[in-house]
Amino acid sequence: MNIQQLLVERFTSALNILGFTDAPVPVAKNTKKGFGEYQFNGAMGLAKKLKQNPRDIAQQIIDAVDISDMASTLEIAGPGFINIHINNMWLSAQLSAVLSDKRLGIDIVPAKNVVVDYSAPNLAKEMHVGHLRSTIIGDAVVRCLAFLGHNVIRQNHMGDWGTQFGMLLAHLQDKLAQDQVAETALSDLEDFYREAKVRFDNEEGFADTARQYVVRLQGGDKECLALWKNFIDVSISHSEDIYKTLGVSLSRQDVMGESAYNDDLATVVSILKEKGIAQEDAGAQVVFLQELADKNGKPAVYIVQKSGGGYLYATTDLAAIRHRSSVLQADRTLIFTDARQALHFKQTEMVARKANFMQPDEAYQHCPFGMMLGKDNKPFKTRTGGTVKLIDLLDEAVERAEKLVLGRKPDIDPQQLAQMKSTLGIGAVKYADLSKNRTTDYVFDWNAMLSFEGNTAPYLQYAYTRIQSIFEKAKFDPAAHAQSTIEMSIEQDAEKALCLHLLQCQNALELVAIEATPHILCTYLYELASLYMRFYEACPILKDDVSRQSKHTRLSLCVLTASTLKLGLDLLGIGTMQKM
RNA sequence: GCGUCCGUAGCUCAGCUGGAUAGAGCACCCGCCUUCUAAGCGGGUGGUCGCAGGUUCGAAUCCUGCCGGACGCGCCA
Repeated sequence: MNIQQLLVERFTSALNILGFTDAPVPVAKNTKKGFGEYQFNGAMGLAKKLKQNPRDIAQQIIDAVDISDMASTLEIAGPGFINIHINNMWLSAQLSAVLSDKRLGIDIVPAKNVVVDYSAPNLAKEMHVGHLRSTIIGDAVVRCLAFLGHNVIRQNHMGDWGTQFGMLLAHLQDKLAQDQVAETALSDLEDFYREAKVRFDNEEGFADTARQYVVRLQGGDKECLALWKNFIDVSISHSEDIYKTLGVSLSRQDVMGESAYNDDLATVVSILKEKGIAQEDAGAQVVFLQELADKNGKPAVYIVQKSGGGYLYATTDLAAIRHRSSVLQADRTLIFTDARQALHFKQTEMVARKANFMQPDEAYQHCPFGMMLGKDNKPFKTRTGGTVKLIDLLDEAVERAEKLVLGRKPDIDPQQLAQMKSTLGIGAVKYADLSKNRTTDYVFDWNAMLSFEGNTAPYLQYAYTRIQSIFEKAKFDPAAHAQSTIEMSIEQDAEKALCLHLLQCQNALELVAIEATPHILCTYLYELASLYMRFYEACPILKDDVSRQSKHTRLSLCVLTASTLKLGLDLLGIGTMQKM
């Protein structure tokens, strides 16, 4: 159910009747009060082309369009805008139809295989704030795509391979030799990494041992692989704890780390050489990209194999493309990494297409995001300038939420508090991030996200609980309500605005799916909650003097608002509660 | 030097395929709780959309050039 799409169809037919077959059909939401809910803006362009009066053209279109069921009035305004006033009866009918639909009137789209590469922590270390955006933005997009009916394949491209593991394995081996259990030794990965690094830099002979481990690991030495597996398992568990706290849908079966592509790297390079795409330069295997040449014609350089024979992330990403295209049958791949890697992915796609590593019509979409900044507009760090561990950030969010709740409700039931503080705290952190356009850097501000005012998770959660409270007071049964034969009747402005917005959810979700931008869903939900608050103030529901029909309509609006808020927050990976 | 992204109210941000008088929130000022949760609602103050050109009926949006910022650019990911 996409109102805008319906209007486009109606106006397309009208234009066809008039013989304007190739004309664009610009239908837009109206922003100005009094001009109706939508507008058709195609008359001016047509008039220009045909050298006629735009208002005359607009009148012809109005005469031709078959829209009397949807629109109560069409009017020409200004230079030739056609303002569309949506019919209250039509809205009432749509509300009835959607009320009993589990999908809230949101259609399933033709399914595609969409590979989504997100989160991708480095397993040598603990997850830090730099992983937050990729993890939650990717997860929100994944959920939206899946809800729309796509076959989503999550791929957690974890950093589980590389020279640093030599050092870590050598250190782990020593710890195990001292009778330590891996889980204990690795309980704080950050400390473990630091210890290993200190030994690597200072301890006689340790660096050599570390290098031997790298060679053994890459050579497939069984003992060494077992040790590596041990390390990886523990580290993945750390990530899983974070995912659980964050409410992120990634699981172990989505892990497809860099190591998984190890066996294909040599093949990738040899194919590139065979096809004449890669060549040797200064001992390394490189691809010269003339398309990205500078002014002097000097091509961009893309290295696929180091002069020492080692492989790089470029090689791994190419192998990943091969796997996703052939094994996973991807129609589309989305990759969520920070914006600094934009050039890398642009080049990777170019090389992959030259080598036919993916189907020509396969989409490869790097979805970049900006950095998290502190209130001082500098990269978000601890007071001492260190990297902020993600777990510490989340713990702080929950603590701050707890303080806020206790400040307002000192006598709250402990069990309710336990649930509320994490739903509020984690929700606030996630929403603050998701609600901003992902492409730019954003300022992380505890007070803004937890202020419970404005475009924040708590505001949406509060709107939801307000509705629940009405249901509780009315001893409301949604199933019985959906069966009711009472006619729906949208009358008040606040009812109309809310109803219309409720029917625009699909539109928002489709945009999120195309652009991979969850902030569009956030904006939609914030406006929904706002419209509900206004409706709530203007339209009493359970009061004595409310007519049967009005009460029924308003309760229906409450039901659909609650379901839509719940659905939207679910898709963002944010929880709701019955009371707050 | 070249490239990518960005520049909208004091602050944080929206603004979709070009459309009417550029929108929210915070902050500040003024109202609204005997009535469904005031964690709310209404109203007000506040903008040469970085600057200058161009495209056209019409530009925050598209093009070009400057200015300012962030980030990239051959063996890290």
